[in-house]
Amino acid sequence: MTSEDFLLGDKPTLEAVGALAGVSRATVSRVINGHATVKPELVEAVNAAVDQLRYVPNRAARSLVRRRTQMIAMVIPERTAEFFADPYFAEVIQGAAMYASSTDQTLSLLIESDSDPDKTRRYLTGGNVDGALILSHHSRISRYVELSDTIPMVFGVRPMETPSRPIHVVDVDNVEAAAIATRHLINRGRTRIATISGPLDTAAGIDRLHGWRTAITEAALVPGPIETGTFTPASGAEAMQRLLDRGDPIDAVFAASAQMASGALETLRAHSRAVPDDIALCSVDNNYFSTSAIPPLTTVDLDTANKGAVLVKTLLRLIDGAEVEPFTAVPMTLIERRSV
Amino acid sequence: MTSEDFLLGDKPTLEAVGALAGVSRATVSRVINGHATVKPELVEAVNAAVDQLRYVPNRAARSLVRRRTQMIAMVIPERTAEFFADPYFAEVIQGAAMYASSTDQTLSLLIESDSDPDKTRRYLTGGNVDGALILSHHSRISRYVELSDTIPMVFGVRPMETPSRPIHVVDVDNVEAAAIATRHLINRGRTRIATISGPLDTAAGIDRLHGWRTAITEAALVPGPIETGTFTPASGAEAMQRLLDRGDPIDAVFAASAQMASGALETLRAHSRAVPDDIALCSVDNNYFSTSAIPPLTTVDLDTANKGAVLVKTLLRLIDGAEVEPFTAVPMTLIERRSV
DNA sequence: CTGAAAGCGCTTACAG
DNA sequence: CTGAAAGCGCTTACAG
Repeated sequence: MTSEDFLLGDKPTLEAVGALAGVSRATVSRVINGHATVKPELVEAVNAAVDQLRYVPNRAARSLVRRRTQMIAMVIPERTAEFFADPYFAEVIQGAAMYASSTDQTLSLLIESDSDPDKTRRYLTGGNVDGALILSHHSRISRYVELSDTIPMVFGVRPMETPSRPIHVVDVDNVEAAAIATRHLINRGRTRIATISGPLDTAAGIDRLHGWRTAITEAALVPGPIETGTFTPASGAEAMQRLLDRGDPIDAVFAASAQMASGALETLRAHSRAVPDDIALCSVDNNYFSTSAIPPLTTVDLDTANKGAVLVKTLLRLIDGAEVEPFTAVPMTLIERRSV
Repeated sequence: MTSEDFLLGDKPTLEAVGALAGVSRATVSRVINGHATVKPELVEAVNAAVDQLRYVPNRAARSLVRRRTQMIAMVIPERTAEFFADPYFAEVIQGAAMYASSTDQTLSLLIESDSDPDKTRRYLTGGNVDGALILSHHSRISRYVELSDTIPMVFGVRPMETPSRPIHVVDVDNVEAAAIATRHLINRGRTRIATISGPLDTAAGIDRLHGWRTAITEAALVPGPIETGTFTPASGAEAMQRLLDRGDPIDAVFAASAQMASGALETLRAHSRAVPDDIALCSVDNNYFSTSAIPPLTTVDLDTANKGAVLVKTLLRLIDGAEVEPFTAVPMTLIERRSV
């Protein structure tokens, strides 16, 4: 058998690699999986053969013997278009997919079925995946909490009520994110700071409102008025309008999302209020809403793509049976632009 | 062995189902795969056992013996956030994922790596998937064309230049879509019809411009002015402004995307031009830009989710070795709302 | 029409 | 440190 014989075969097997390298397929397998016990010269020979044959392990065979599907699911709401309209989710998915691709896990999107709500659960518990990432809206989260002891599962948002059993969540510290933004406003000398909060039936909405209040209280200032939006640009524009209608003197606004801040900016422009001169605006989220706003927004970058990666990383640890902390916070940084 | 024994085991196997049903695992396999040769009473017994044990076939084992990965990739650009900002893609993905989930194929997102452009090709040719759906931007498409004879592949857009070998594309007929919208304007008595076209380095941009011109020529009208956008709302607003600046009398505009139409609407509002009374507006795409516009847009619904499903369906036929036509057109319908 | 058996391509005790 | 062998859970010729 010459090396030509291997190059002809469509998909080389372990056997073929072993023959080329002059070892058994057991040894090839050990090298590929990094079992440190193999003699260095054999490792080299095997690696050379792998390169030469462009050997790629057969996932199915590996999966069968390891009794792992090598697949993880990302569960997202059926209303995909609305879901993706928020750049946040696209970024999480990107980060998760990119990280997964550096692994031998495949990330598959599992879209919840509104017509058959149980379908997702059946899929997850039917042995189709090794674990799942839950990005569902808050209303749906509780139904997955109980699956946590059937299949490894990591949540992208903190559930609203205390979960019925220990779960794992990866998220930014929303209280701190809002506090950082608000403190920045305070450091720049603003004293009458209003907020456009997110919806108060979401953890992010509540936490960011809380963070705003915390920073203001720390500084011994009086909290400005509060108006609530739904994280969208239009809701931000309307909330800003209501803030203005109140007539309270304000010199700054903390908006709980960049999308709402971009809407607020339009309202301010319509009322000829200069930003940041008359009113400074600071927000949370760094995406194209923050960069394309006029002026560009000073905001807290949540590094959402990184969050996606950490979600996968955490899930893989869980799948490997490691001890995982209930809450993993992802880091954030303040990005100064021209709205403050 | 009693049925309890099976219920205890975590994941029942074919063997277990066979034992319960009193047949061999070969027979169970035949029933599950619908091989018509099995005696009806055995089929029933097997199905009952499958239900009772909640048997789910092991994908890896099946995949190993069938020499199929049972997995298809959807290739999308790395700039995910921008990609998803266009609701079109989210819808395609939703449609594709939902259809795939009714199959035993898994759809995985393959995000192109900008830093290592060859990574995607290696992945696709490395036996990781049975086939691929390409949603990449036009500039990237050519690099996948040549993979078409290595791995089954279906494209979501028509390539700009004639491909170097036969490929398969699933798309709406963009010429006809634009013609339908423009004819509707004509039927309503409009005679001076301008267009905001898409970018003319995309097939959709060119084809929709072509369709607009076709409808106008058919009706023996004189084509109105043309301004080009990039499919985004902001570009639509600017194009509308240029259209107005030209000063040519126009009584209607065909916008090549709902996003651009929604931008155009803002410009018209700023100039106090009534829609549809002064200027009627008809577009292509039915998504939240069309429904939330003021007034809501009369537009051609491309049924993009269906396109996603047809993409998968077509790819599966290709994978199964069927003869597949080079171009599969997905149907569309005019939705009348209040902008015309 | 149905079953016993081989085999898909890996991993991993078990010997040596 | 390495190889022969068993086995992961299926599908499918091959007999009968």
